[in-house]
Amino acid sequence: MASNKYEEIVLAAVKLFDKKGYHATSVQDIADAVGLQKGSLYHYISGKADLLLGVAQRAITEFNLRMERILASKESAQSKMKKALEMHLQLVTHDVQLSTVLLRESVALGENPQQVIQDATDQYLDLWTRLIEEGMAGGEFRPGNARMKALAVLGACNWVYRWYQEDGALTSEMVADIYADLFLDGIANSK
Amino acid sequence: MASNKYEEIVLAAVKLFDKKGYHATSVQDIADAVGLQKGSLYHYISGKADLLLGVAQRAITEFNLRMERILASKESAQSKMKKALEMHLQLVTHDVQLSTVLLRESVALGENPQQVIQDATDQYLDLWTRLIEEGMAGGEFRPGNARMKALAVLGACNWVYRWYQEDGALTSEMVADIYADLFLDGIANSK
Amino acid sequence: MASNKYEEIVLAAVKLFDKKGYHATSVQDIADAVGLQKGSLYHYISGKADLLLGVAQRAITEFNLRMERILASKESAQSKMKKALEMHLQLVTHDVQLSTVLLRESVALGENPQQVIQDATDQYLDLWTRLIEEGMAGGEFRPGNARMKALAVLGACNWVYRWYQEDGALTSEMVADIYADLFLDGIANSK
Amino acid sequence: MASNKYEEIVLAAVKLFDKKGYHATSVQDIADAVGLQKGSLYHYISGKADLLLGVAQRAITEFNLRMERILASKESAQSKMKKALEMHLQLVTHDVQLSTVLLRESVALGENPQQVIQDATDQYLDLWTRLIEEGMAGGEFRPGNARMKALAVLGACNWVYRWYQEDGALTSEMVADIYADLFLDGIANSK
DNA sequence: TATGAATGAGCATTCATTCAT
DNA sequence: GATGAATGAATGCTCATTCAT
Repeated sequence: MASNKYEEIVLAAVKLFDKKGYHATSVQDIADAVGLQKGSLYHYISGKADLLLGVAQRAITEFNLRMERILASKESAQSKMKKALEMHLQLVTHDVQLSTVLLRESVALGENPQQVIQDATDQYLDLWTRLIEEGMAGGEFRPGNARMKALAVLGACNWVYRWYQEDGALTSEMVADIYADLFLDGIANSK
Repeated sequence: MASNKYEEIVLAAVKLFDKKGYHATSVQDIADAVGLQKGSLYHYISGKADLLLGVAQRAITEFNLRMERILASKESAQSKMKKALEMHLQLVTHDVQLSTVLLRESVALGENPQQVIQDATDQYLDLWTRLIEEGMAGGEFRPGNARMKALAVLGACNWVYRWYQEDGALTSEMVADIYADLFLDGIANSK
Repeated sequence: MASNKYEEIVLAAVKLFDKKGYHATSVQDIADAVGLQKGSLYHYISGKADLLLGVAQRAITEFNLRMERILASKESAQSKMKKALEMHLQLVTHDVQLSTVLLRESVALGENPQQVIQDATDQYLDLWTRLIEEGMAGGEFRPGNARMKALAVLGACNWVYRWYQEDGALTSEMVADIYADLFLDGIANSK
Repeated sequence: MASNKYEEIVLAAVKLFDKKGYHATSVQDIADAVGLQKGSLYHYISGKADLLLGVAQRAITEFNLRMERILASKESAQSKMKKALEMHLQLVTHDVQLSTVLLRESVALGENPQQVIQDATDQYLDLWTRLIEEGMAGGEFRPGNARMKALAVLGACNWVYRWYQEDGALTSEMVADIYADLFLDGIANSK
């Protein structure tokens, strides 16, 4: 099992990557944050890039896991959609730092490692698409391009890391409520 | 005024920043791309960061300008919303590279320059919020938190740079149509 | 505390600064001189300028320390003057390189660091002025502008770094004897 | 005859070299100061180093010229000594900037050009040595090492550029008086 | 004369990584 | 495990100088 020290390092890295960005964060910074020498860090990590990759992977995996659970449940599509929004926004807002790193810094990884993240992300998009497709198939949702609607929803949700304040007045549930209302019923007053 | 060479440099920079990211792009890379020596670049730019700042500013300014024009027009809120979506998505998809740089790399700027971009971005959000508020006031839109609905719409639209393929089958108009439908009337089959 | 390597670097820097001047000496030169890579130097120094500052400070501090000791002694003003001349010239001639750097390169430091050196130098001038003032007060020295006489003496002594040959026939004692004779009794044959 | 523009350039260079030091002064700085483009400067000068060399040469030549005139005059050695001190100090204080450059920046020249200055300087020292030797031969001055006494006097006088304030209360005549008194009769109260 | 674009070598500094102890 | 010295490549940037126009 991963040692405590490793967890400490990952945590420190996430915090720093969030605040300063991946590139602006030096290995020295991370070492300072955990009270180790730069060289000692390499007993736990194999490199700065791998640290980022690990961080990103750990984040996206959680998203996929939870989404699969929601999809597997026996509820209405509308209900699943609300749950999925709540889940996604909860993860995003619960660890804005982690989300920031995941959503912003993936370019920093070379092409190959980035693909790993991309694949997991694509899988996540698939799950959302399936949710919407099922809703359409069941008549709960209006027909249309499910994939693109999923992209719109995910885009809106991912953007949250840009403005959400962990210590602000808004909880993730409140955001989820508003977003669910918006995405399910639209802005317009259809009367 | 702006010389051809400067434009060439900015273009090359945008392309490179998009592909490799701001940090992974060296001044040397840019110089190579325009066929100049590294040092010669500094006749045109005052530094790598300023290049990014300039690029970002030029992009966000265009968004604000167009949004103001739409807001000033005499049309229904629904119509304005559609126009705004078209405009935004057209800009984003027309120069995905530029958008990528704007939306992804602003952290790379120091705090002060970043603020400049942030301010312009905030102003843009204000314009969208106003559009929605006016729709609510006029009874065209259902009441609610206009600012957060604006954030959702913008998030969805900005995310497009992540998946849009300039040479793909989808035009920005098609995306705008689908997004307008989604945001105005929602996913659900309200029947 | 100070490691051997650091001393080695300082020594090499002094030698190079003396020979080629501060600006004409590159960090590479210093690295070559101590057999390290350029980058490795930064384990020991925090920058080229600080190296110079450190060198200068170390030099001027020694001057002040010794001068204070002489002033504190219970001897005639004439005797103190001779001792001070011997001391100053011994330091200057013993490490002409160090003196050269101190006396020639302080402009190279920015304004603030330069001030540190200037302050220490001013203090040294004060000590000399006091020596002469005490001589005047005691009737040993003819009355006059003590500060300016101190400036003349110091100017003459500092100039020595310009012509003194460490491997020449002249010892610092010989120079001190001649200078003491000159400054105490003058050139003129007062009969 | 040297054009006005050239004089302007030299003047600007001296001023800048004095204030910021030779190395810290860029050709751009000089160009800015005279309102020309960097490239245009090279119609008048052949390089930055030559500019310094010219400046230095022009300065030292004046010293030599005046000293020869004094030596040729028919006066007592004491009187010549006073006149020489007045002359030297007047030149030094009249254009402290020029003196600073001459006395501080000669290292900046490569070895060969520096030699030119060194030769002129050596010649100047010879003239002073001759003055003192003649005083000794005539019995006006106490016997001793004339060259070293000249070095002491010159050192004291040259040092003046380090502390003299062009806009201060002290005139060069006042300094010359005090220095003449000091060098001729010494500090000590010979009773 | 004057310009200003272009050069190309040079510079101080940073940094992820390695490795002997 | 931990250290910290050492690496060496890379980076952004400066600058004196050249030269076609």
